[in-house]
Amino acid sequence: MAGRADSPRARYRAQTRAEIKEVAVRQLAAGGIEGVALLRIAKEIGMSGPALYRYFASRDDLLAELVLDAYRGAAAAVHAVDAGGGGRAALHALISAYRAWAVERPHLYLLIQGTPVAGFTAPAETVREARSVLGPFLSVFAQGRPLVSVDPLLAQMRVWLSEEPEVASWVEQWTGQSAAADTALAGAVTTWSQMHGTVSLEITGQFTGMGHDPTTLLDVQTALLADTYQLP
Amino acid sequence: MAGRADSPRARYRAQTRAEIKEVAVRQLAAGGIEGVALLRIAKEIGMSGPALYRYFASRDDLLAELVLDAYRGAAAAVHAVDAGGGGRAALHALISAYRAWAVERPHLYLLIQGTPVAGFTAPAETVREARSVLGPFLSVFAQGRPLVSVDPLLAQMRVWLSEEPEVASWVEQWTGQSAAADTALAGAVTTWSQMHGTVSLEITGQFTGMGHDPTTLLDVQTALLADTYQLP
DNA sequence: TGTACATCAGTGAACGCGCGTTCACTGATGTAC
DNA sequence: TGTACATCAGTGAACGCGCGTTCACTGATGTAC
Repeated sequence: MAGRADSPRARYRAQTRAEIKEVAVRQLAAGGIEGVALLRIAKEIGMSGPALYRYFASRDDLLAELVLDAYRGAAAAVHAVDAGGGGRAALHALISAYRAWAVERPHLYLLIQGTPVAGFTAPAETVREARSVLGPFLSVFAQGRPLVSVDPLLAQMRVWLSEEPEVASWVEQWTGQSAAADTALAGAVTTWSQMHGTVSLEITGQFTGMGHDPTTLLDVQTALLADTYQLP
Repeated sequence: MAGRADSPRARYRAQTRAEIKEVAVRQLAAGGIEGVALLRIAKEIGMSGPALYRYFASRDDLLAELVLDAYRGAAAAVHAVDAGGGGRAALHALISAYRAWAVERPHLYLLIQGTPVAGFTAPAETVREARSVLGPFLSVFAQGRPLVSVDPLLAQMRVWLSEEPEVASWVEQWTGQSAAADTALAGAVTTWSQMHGTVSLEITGQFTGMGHDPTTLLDVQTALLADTYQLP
């Protein structure tokens, strides 16, 4: 590779890589994953096909990077929320930010949360990024006092926490030591599942012609989640 | 086509069609939608490629029929539930049946509820089939008395019902005239969204390594839904 | 500052692949009188 | 019951397409002395 990390050549290289990914994302938006084709990317950029192999080892390599970028984007969107106040308002803000990120780039959302691509295994790093999205939700639910109906879920969370110290320490980072890790985890997972349900149905167009604003459904669910965990 | 609807030729024809679809579904399970290839189907059946065009006008035609079959299957699974008693037990039975159908054939679930295929528009009939899945849920929630938090959603459902008489009459079929159509609709849509969230995360493997049984999450959500709508 | 070499970006030709679909055809199965 | 014709199922060859990837190469840009 280039000698210096900041040499003109390295800069140009980074720029070209970015341009390739940009075009790839555009193709993803237009034709789904199968619509991402190296030869067409090259043509659009004004290069010959094989030139791309200077920047990505293979098509799968390029896709893997798009996946990682998407996870990072989603995490950044959620982390950018000012949830300092905590409680119901914070939960609402976090959920809204998540939905907004997804609705504005549905192709990226479907890339990471939609139908898995056959024969394509995500790199290990994505697992950590995927988890990262849920972090801020842990803080919010750490303040919760869940209704008894949630008990079975809490029990499972405790098992999980005891079996996976890595998860436990991740939760602790977001909740602080004294807080109830099981409650935080249960709330975050439940929220994730509900957000995903509503957002993905909206994005795949299954609510069209159903005459209801998906935001209303999400807001009602948010309120009920806050009630269930008795958030301040 | 064949002269008599029940002639030997017609019977053989139906059988071959079924075999083609069977193989297509197997390919769908193995390699996703892009893994369904007419030439490979033909080879597996022992026919030449062009022979398939006696049975399906095109690949898209075949896919459209798989989609329709999948919707019908999901609807049948839900309709097969004995929900006569109504109430919480019925809700739980319906949700469990939905999940069971999906988990047993994830490729079919993703075919109808996953990432939409680019350039492929589902036939109009599928909309009716998709709606049909929710029917039994309408009956259950018609008995509900939702908490005030649900009010915004109820308001939207009333708008929808007033604007789309076809929807209104469909709801009426499942709830009877006197029942609260808005409550029934709100409950069914919310349930759908939550089921889809949990089931699709489970099916796409996003719960693996999270050490919690997806059934527990779904059961807890079911209980909370029942509470929210104060089901008997 | 100038020269010799190494590294890099990019090209053009070519590879093999599997795909959906069309076409003219052959032979078997049904139907009408 | 037998004959003449229509309908159907299926074949083999061929079409054009776009794809990912490899290879030997040229020329430009950097680096070392």
